[in-house]
Amino acid sequence: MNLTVAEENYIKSIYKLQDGNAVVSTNAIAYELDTKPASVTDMAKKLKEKKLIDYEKYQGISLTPEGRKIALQIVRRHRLWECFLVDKLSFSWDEVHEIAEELEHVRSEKLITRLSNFLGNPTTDPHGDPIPDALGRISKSQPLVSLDKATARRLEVAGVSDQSSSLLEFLNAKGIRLGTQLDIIERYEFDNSVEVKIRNQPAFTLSEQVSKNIMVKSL
Amino acid sequence: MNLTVAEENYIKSIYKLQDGNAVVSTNAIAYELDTKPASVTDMAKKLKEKKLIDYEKYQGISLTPEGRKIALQIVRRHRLWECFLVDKLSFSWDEVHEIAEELEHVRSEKLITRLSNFLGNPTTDPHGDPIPDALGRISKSQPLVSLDKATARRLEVAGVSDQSSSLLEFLNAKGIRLGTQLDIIERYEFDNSVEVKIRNQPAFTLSEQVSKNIMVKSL
DNA sequence: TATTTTATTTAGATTTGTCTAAATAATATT
DNA sequence: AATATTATTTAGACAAATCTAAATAAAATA
Ligand SMILES: [Mn+2]
Ligand SMILES: [Mn+2]
Ligand SMILES: [Mn+2]
Ligand SMILES: [Mn+2]
Repeated sequence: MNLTVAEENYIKSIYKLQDGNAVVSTNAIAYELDTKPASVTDMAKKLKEKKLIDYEKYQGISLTPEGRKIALQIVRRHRLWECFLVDKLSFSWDEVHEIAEELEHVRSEKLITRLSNFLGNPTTDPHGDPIPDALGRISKSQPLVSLDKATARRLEVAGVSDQSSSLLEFLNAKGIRLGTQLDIIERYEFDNSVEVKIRNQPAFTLSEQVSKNIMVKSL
Repeated sequence: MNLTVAEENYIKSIYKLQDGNAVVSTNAIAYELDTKPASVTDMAKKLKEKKLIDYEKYQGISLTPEGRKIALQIVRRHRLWECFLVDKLSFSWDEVHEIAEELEHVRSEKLITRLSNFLGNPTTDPHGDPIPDALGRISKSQPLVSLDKATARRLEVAGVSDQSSSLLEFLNAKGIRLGTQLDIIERYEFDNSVEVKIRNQPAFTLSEQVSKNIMVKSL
């Protein structure tokens, strides 16, 4: 199966949007890929032809098992490169997504196997997302909760659900990164903001928009 | 100047073929890129439009200073990635060219600066070719001679002029790599073959075709 | 249910990169 | 110099990926 970069990007987007086994809409894909719905329809026909998606007019799109397999390979490459950039080239977590977006399309089984090895076969990327193994298996960790819904008092940051540079830069500035331990000081009902504290530092407040995108596990 | 992958590959080929300031022929580029002369003519018009090459119908092609600058950046990226693959991921020198051929198109100044740093700012790639620095400057080492023309008795392998996997695999099998020291035992006029010896190993014979592609310096 | 709004698809173009076949120019050979 | 050969360009076509504008289907609302 020899896919173009465009086809790979579509497959990856569909995988990302298709939470569980739901069907994905034309518009959602267009928005995700910053393209037009008409283009998505065109591509849908091609990917159906290649048996990577199930698609019937007006019925939405979902990956076939083969399509999912390919999606997992792309995600694996993307996340391994992100690890490389952060761990080996000292990039910060808000800088790596765009570059990995290109590196992920270099297809060489051997390259990825060796890269993974070189990195010590990591199982999560710099944003806390799991890295599929060579067979596409994802180790499911304990399910994470977003900070705005967490109940425990002491939490550890385990991921971010929005990976835009702007959020990551903001978290950088506040000293929040993967593994950071947070104590909940107070929750304000009025705007759903939350006051938190990092060990030995003054407390500060996070808006609902931010806390919604911080995934935590209790300690 | 935002170039497509295809445009970058043309620029790089022209740079490679344009030894010194000679003009490059349509056919030579087509052969190098495994495409058709008609396609080269088409692309020549586009690259001329972008002021990256000088081109007049039937008069051959040459890079403008701007084109050369870009070519050197691509060559830099290509060779740095080759170093990465060999030094960090333990690829052998005959496996890296194809992968680097793709990696070279990931454009990020910061990525390349950091990669170079991570590798210790190497100045030659795994095939002995010089790596341009960030400003496109190539450190010119002592000029190399091909093994079939060398005069000294003791030589050191400093490069290969043909980087096909088949040659490199052959050299691997014979125990010849960069830095290998060779003693010339005998040259046979009949077929221009040459008998050589690596320290502590039985002598063996190299055909003219092979010795032409091994670049050496005398010790 | 009829109507309005939203989502999706189709029709028709455009850009990029490629090709084959035919035409033309340049070069080499008699 | 005439002819043959080789190199290069042009003409016309095609596939991939995109777009806009218009048509149609589905969903939401009145
Ligand atoms: Mn990412
Ligand atoms: Mn991508
Ligand atoms: Mn190479
Ligand atoms: Mn390339």
